[in-house]
Amino acid sequence: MSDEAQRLKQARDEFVAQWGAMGSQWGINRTMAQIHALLMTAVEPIGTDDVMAELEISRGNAHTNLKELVAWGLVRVVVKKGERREFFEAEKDVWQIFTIVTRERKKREIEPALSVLNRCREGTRDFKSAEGQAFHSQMRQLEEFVGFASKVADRVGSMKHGFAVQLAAKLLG
Amino acid sequence: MSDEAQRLKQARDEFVAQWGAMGSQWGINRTMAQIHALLMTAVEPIGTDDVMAELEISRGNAHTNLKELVAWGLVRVVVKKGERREFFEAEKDVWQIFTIVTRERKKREIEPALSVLNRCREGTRDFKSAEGQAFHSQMRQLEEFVGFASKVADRVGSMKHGFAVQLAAKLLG
DNA sequence: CTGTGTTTTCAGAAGTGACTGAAAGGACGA
DNA sequence: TCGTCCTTTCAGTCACTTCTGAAAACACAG
Repeated sequence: MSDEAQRLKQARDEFVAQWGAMGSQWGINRTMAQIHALLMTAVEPIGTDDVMAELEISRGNAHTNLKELVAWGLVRVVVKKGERREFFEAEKDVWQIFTIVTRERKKREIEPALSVLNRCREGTRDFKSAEGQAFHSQMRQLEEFVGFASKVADRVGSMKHGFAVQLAAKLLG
Repeated sequence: MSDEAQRLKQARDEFVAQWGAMGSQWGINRTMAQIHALLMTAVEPIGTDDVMAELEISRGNAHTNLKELVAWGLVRVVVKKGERREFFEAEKDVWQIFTIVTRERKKREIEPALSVLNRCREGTRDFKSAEGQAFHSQMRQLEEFVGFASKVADRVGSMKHGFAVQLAAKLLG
């Protein structure tokens, strides 16, 4: 193996390892993040056994996390002609990845928060005591803000890449 | 205790419990989120023992998480005249909370990612093979994007509330 | 229908991070 | 100085999540 190929393997391994570590710091399963890193830097679709070998994990684990990535929409199943088994391929476009992650995080983080806040606000709507009103007001403010964040996430997540860049330029200019 | 006071306690308990659950879904320690919820809905500063009693947790646990909240900047230590022990008070302004959380999450999520990507990109800069160049290019794209996110976080986090609202109106309008 | 290659499931094992309880440390008044 | 009150630390325990390995289910060719 050439020197460059070795160094590439090394760099890729580091990326996979570090991206995995990062994943845990976000709320994401470490193995899932590693598989994602592996697929993002793969030139062509790879199979379950390759993932198992590369990361030294069990079949069950590889399977579960590959399917989870597919559920997120970050990875596609690819079937090859004349092959019985499934291959997997990651979305590589960074803006696409971002919109997918935004959508998923909104679903997992923002929406549950909103519903909690809404319930707490509604349940204290008619309170008369100073404490009760303070609580109600705090819930209202939080709900307004989170609702606003939700709208922003929708809007940004459905932008075309080009438009987002334009907007960003204005924001940062 | 009046009916309203009971219902307020109930609503508050629900908020604390649910906000805690939410916290875990974000990368945040559940207890820390619960304490934060408790303090956000407190009318006046409260002490370690109140937190322990309210959440039924140990002194050590209460202590650690209160200090962590102080380290984040979400909670302030308050000393009362003639009192030996410390009391705690949460920042209640929603925009302030948002900018603090943005800053912390940037530090914990975005910056480490940037440094990994930077290292992986630099290490493969001069690669000649198609695979090597593809890897390098993928790292470059990821790094550009994450770097961009970092700048946006800075910019938004340092905006005054009023300005942010204006910008948002434009974005959502 | 049977044999072979592949995916899916899941009970128990392993690993991780959070929590407790107790002891040590520090500050202050007497 | 001592006693009291409160804070801080940390080793060990506990709860939860993830992972493994093996079995079951499935799909298809012959």
